[in-house]
Amino acid sequence: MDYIERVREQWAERLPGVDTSPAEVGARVRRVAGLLEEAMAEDLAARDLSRGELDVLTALRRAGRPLRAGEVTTMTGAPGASMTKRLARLERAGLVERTVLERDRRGVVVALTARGEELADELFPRQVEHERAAAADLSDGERAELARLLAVVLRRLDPRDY
Amino acid sequence: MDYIERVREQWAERLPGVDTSPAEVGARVRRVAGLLEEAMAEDLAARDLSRGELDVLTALRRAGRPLRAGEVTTMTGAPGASMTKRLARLERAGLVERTVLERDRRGVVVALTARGEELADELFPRQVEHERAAAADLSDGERAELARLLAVVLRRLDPRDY
DNA sequence: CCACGATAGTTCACAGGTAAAACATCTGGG
DNA sequence: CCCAGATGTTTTACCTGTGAACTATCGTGG
Repeated sequence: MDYIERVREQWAERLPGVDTSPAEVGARVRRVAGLLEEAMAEDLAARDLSRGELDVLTALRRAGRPLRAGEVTTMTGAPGASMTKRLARLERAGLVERTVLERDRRGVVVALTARGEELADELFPRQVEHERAAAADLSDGERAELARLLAVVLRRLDPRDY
Repeated sequence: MDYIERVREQWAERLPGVDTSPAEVGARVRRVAGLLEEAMAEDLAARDLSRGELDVLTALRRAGRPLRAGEVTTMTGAPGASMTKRLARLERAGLVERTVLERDRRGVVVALTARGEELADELFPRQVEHERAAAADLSDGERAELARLLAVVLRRLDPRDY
């Protein structure tokens, strides 16, 4: 009897006509994600980084080359206005560098500094470790099945795949 | 080949030493939750409500009685400062009423207004519907298995159950 | 009966996110 | 060659969320 089941019981009393069974999956997914993000963010706080900022560093790191600002925006899915703020902060922190393109001076190229790359390489594995720990009580087969089922749900929610 | 697999491939090139398989579950859970929350929030925006504010309304609704401000804070898990803001906004919108307790004038009782209750009864089923739609491509058995596996992960992340 | 610690909520000051407008620069058709 | 529309990023203005400090009130041991 966990939190979600208790909430469902309360609803059953108040609105018996509503089938709340979808929450068994939906509410749990949201809660698991929330706790995971919280743990990951706490870890980053020690390095004075937010999740959004790490997303920028890791996008650059796994691309393996400097990216146009717009490419980073696309890869992270964040709105452009957010990107400007994150890049400004990361630049101040000495983790990325922004250079205006010569051939098209609207364009901005974002590159990791040596410190930025180091930090990404240090923090990314720690983030994965949080995800590993979360699934620690599952067998290998269960983990694979969970991943498969989530992929089905994901495809439904975001048909363009992405 | 979905988004998560593509990201894992990129990492395999850059940091071959890191086992990114935990992301098959971790990153998908976070992405599914993000898309779900987004869809739910979009729905609420039409009624000029945020998810946090609906959390307050639904907590009151399923309790079935007025609650102390602190009880709402506990039930929703939000920090106290957030609660004050949400209650202030909901009060302005005529959806809840705050009354100072007579016997302990530090205390505040929060009650749904008629409009607040109506709105909760209208919006909560719509929120569940989003969760139902997300799992629409799963068989009943798969849904149950997904719920079970998530419950295991949840217990690991939040041993106090909550 | 009254300080003093505990408790309930609110206020403050500031982070981070975002839509929309603004700005700067480019490009292609006339 | 020039300018109207397209493009890439930043600025603006605002909103929500939050830790920490603060305020008001209560309860209790001396």
